[in-house]
Amino acid sequence: MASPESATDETDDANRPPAGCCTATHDLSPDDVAADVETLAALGNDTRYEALRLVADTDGGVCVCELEPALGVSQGAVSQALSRLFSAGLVDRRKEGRWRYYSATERAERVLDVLDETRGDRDE
Amino acid sequence: MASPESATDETDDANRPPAGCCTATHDLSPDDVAADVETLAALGNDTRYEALRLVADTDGGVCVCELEPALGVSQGAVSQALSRLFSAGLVDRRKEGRWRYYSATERAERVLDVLDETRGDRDE
DNA sequence: CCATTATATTAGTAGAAGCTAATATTAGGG
DNA sequence: CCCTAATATTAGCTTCTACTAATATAATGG
Repeated sequence: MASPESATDETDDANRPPAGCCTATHDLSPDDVAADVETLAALGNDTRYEALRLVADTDGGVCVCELEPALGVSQGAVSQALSRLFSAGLVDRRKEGRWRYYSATERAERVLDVLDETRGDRDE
Repeated sequence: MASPESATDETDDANRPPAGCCTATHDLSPDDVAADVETLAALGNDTRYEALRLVADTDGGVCVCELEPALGVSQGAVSQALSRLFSAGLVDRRKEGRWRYYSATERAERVLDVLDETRGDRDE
C-alpha cells in the first residue's frame, strides 16, 4: 500500500512502477457515472436483458403479456423488469387501450449493437 | 394472462393487440446471452465501473496499487473487482516485476464509447 | 534464506436484489 | 355500474453481492 510516488526518499529507484503513477482519475461527473451504472446494472440481469432483446427485436413495440411466456417469470416480475428498464432510459412506453407497448430507446439499441459486434473478442 | 392470440373464438375483435402477437423470441444462444449479461453485470457496479474507467483512461495500463486510493475500497476489493472485469473479458492483464498492469479490451472501450455518446438521450 | 511489497484468495457478514403471491389500479364492454 | 382483463404496486422471503479483515502467494532485494 506504499504506492511509490513518495517524494519522501529518492534513494530507491527499483521501487517505482514505470507509468505516470498513482491515483488515476477520470473526468465524468458523479451523475454521469450513476446514470451509466444504472443503465448497465439494469441490463446485467437475465430477465431484463432478455426482455430488452425481445422488445428491441419487435418493431411495433411489445406488450407485457407477450413477454410473460417468453421470460418464464410471473406477470409482476415482468412488469418490474420493464419499469426498471424504463427508468434506466432503455425503453419507452406508450399506452393504447388497455395495453402498454414498450420499445427500445436509441441508447438501448446502440448498447445491444456493440455487444453483438464485440462478443467473442477474448481480448482485443 | 389470456394473451389474445386465441384461435378459440373469432367473435371478440377489440380483444386483440395489433402487432404480430405473442411469445416473441430472439435469436441468441444461451451462451451469448450469458456472456452479455456477465459483461453488463460486471460493469453495473460503482467500484468496477470506476475501475474500468480509470484503466481505460491510461495508456500503459494501471496497477492495482494506483486504483486503491481512487476507488476508496480495500486492496482485496480492488483485486476482486479487477478479477471480475478480467473474467468478463473487459480487461487484459500483464505481469511485470512485482506489479500487474491492467488495460481495457476492445469490447470495454466500445461499450464505454457508446455510453458516452448516448448519455442523456432521454428516449428517442 | 528472510524481510518486504504487490497482489490474490478466502471466510464471514450486512445489505441489496429479484422473485412470488397477493392486492390495487385503470380501461372497456355488457 | 359491475365484471373482466391488462398492468402496476406492495410485502415478504430467499438468494446473491460486495465489502472488510485476515491470510496466502509470488517476486525482489538485502
